[in-house]
Amino acid sequence: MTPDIAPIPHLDLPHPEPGDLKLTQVLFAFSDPERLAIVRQLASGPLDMAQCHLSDASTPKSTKSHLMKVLREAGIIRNEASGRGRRLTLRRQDLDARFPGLLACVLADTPDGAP
Amino acid sequence: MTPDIAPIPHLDLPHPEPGDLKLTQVLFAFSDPERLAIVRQLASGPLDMAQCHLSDASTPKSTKSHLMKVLREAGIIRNEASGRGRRLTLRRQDLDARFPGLLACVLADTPDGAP
DNA sequence: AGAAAAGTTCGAAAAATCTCGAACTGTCGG
DNA sequence: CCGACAGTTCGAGATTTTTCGAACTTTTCT
Repeated sequence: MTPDIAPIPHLDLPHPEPGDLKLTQVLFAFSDPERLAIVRQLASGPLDMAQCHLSDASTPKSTKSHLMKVLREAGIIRNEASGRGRRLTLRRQDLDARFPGLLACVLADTPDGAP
Repeated sequence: MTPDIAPIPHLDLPHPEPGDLKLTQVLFAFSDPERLAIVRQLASGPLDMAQCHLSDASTPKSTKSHLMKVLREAGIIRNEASGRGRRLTLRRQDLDARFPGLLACVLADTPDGAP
């Protein structure tokens, strides 16, 4: 017999509404070097997850997925299905609208201790 | 007999140099609502620690001290002995010099979800 | 001097995060 | 259809933060 409940595809993950972003949550998400590096990569434009590299290439997928989850739940990135993979997009407008200047000055800082 | 080692006064705590502030560490320190509230109070000017209130007035001193420690070690506030207490100062210039605009947009956000 | 006020530090317990493997769901190529 | 890809989710263990009391130091008041 046909199952009475849908398989619940686990694609299209939840994203917070633009107005619901919380400053402390966003700051926390930015406060990790690995996540900040991801944000910097996305600053140049959307990227397929597979093209988005971590500092350590041998990091398990589940860990990478978790980093993305923190960024997504904070409202910093959008994560949507795209073909067999996922497309990551920086939510620049939503961030700028809610916290003007924040993204700019976070991106402005030099990744390491450069001159 | 006189002790041969000095008592090592535990006043004048260590503060990072202006140039040594780390973005991720600063963001992390800002990412807690209680610490952010402290920063907002200090935005109006230096305050004696005793006049700097937490959301819950019954919080133990040691907890309050720890919150200040995180802010101090990130380079966000200065904590110096003053009389029998401690004077807290927002390191506005050092922050602005190292991360232009960051403090401004963090302070600009409304504490709660205000209109 | 003695006691109270104001904080810091230390250590331990509690809570939140992170990491990673295993299992699972979809998509694409043969 | 079947197997390789690409990622998410779950749970357990490891690591990091937070919380709080107790002990201690310095300053001020009487």
